[in-house]
Amino acid sequence: MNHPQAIRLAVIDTDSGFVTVLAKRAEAAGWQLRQASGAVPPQELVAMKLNALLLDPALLGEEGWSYLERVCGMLPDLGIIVCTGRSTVAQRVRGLRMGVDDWITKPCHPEEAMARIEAVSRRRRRGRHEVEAGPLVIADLEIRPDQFQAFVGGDSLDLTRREFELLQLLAEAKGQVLERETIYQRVWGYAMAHGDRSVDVFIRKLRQKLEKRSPNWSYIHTHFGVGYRFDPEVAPAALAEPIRVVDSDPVPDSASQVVHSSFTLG
Amino acid sequence: MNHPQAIRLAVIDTDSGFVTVLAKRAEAAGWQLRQASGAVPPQELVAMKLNALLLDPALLGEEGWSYLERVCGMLPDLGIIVCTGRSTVAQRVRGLRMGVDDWITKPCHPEEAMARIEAVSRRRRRGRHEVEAGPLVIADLEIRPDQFQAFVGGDSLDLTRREFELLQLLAEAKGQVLERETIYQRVWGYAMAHGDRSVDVFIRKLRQKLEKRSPNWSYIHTHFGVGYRFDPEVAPAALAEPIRVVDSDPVPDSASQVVHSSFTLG
DNA sequence: CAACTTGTGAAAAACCGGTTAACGCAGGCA
DNA sequence: TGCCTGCGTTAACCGGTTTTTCACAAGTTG
Repeated sequence: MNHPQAIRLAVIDTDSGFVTVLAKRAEAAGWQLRQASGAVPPQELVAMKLNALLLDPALLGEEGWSYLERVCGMLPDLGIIVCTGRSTVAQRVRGLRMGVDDWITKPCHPEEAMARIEAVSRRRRRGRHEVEAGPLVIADLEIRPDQFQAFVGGDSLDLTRREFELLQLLAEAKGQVLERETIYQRVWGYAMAHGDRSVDVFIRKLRQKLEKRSPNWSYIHTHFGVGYRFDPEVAPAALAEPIRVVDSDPVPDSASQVVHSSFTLG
Repeated sequence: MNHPQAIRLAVIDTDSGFVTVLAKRAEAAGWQLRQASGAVPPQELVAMKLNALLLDPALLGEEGWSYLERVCGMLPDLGIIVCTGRSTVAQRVRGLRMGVDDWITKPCHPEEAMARIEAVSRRRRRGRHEVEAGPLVIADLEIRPDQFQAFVGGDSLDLTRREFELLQLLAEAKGQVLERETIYQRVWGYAMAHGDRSVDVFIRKLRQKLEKRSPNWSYIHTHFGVGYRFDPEVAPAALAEPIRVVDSDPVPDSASQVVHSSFTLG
């Protein structure tokens, strides 16, 4: 699927050839399409929750201009594209000034019509709230892009911006090993200079803050000579106790096994 | 002045005849016009605070497409109109999909070019606060879009237009951290130039006026390296009293501790 | 074991935000 | 017309935070 987002489009036209071809392409692109062959009351257009309206005012005769005016006035947020036959500059200017977003002349290539409808819809969407990705929850961790912050059980990790972006990048590529160059490129935005250790330093800071709020989990793994991989795993703890255990119970192998599982439980 | 609103337009073209005529009409309409005859770095375009850009990529040769791509990417909120000679459907579709808002073929009537530039700019403006919702009441604060003003207990905060729009934007995104760039883009309407501190200055003015009418509440929170978040919280006050507390209890260390916790509680 | 990688801690440099003040531009008023 | 005022922009400074850099320790590979 290569359509960025589905568009809800209404077409008011009686040129069946053009409409049929357009409908086919629109369907292929995953758009929602409504068709009509005469003036649709603005109220109904509102109810359709459209992104864009393509119409040929010619088929409305005298009513054409007044209908356009009404629609433009009542749906200031709807993308309106006029697609009609021969027209004068004055007519086009009048329409565009009135609120029409684009004016295409027939015959026109359906692909261009599609592209123009897209352009109008895109422009209309702008300035509206960007659809920030929703929170990402993995293991104990909650990554919230809307807060530029990560939490464990409601407690903030107090990540700086870079730390957050690094964590987000790693988490989104969960399970995948990312090379330093790639990481640097994506987080810092430009190529990494040879010998730069910034990534390493930030990984360390991240590990520190993750460990502080969420022991019992090991999130970031090092791949020697390559880079890092994000993949939450349990039982990072342990490792500090073996000494005591070995002290009291000299049996090396089985002992460490037992210790390991007991840690996992406690 | 009888034009709905002045448009800040840049024209990149070497067709002196066309440009001259357009310039004349633009001036008559009260538009701000900048001209160039070659690729202008996107950074400079940002600094121009444009509403729309009209250009003929033909004069950039091979660079044309990559330049268009760069501009579209860096100034997603700028209206971009391509005005060039013969072109194929494929080229137009490519341009429109890339982010161009309208594609006009030369020769074209300057009046139509004007109308299309207007249409694109208008569309850009739209979608911003379209849903002029009713009054918004949060904590002590009442934000009234119909008055372009905010009140606390009936008293006006005496906000200027920009201050009001900034406050409204923040309040509507309550709880969410907004980046400076986003804020600037939505309130000012164009891309923020690197190093611009306007947002900070206005945040300060807002805080001042909010504090004046509504102490005991802290509304705007700073997120270092990111931006600001609107989220009314109690207990910002205090800070004026320590003297009294110290007066009655000379013990420095413990006293400050007590004071601190009492502040925290409100 | 030698060469190279990565972890670590701390100092230096760069960056950021709060704050203030000056500037320029417009509209209002005399 | 010319002054005055309010508003938005820009620059500068300062204290604080973050990021980068560096040197060395620790770990890994062949």
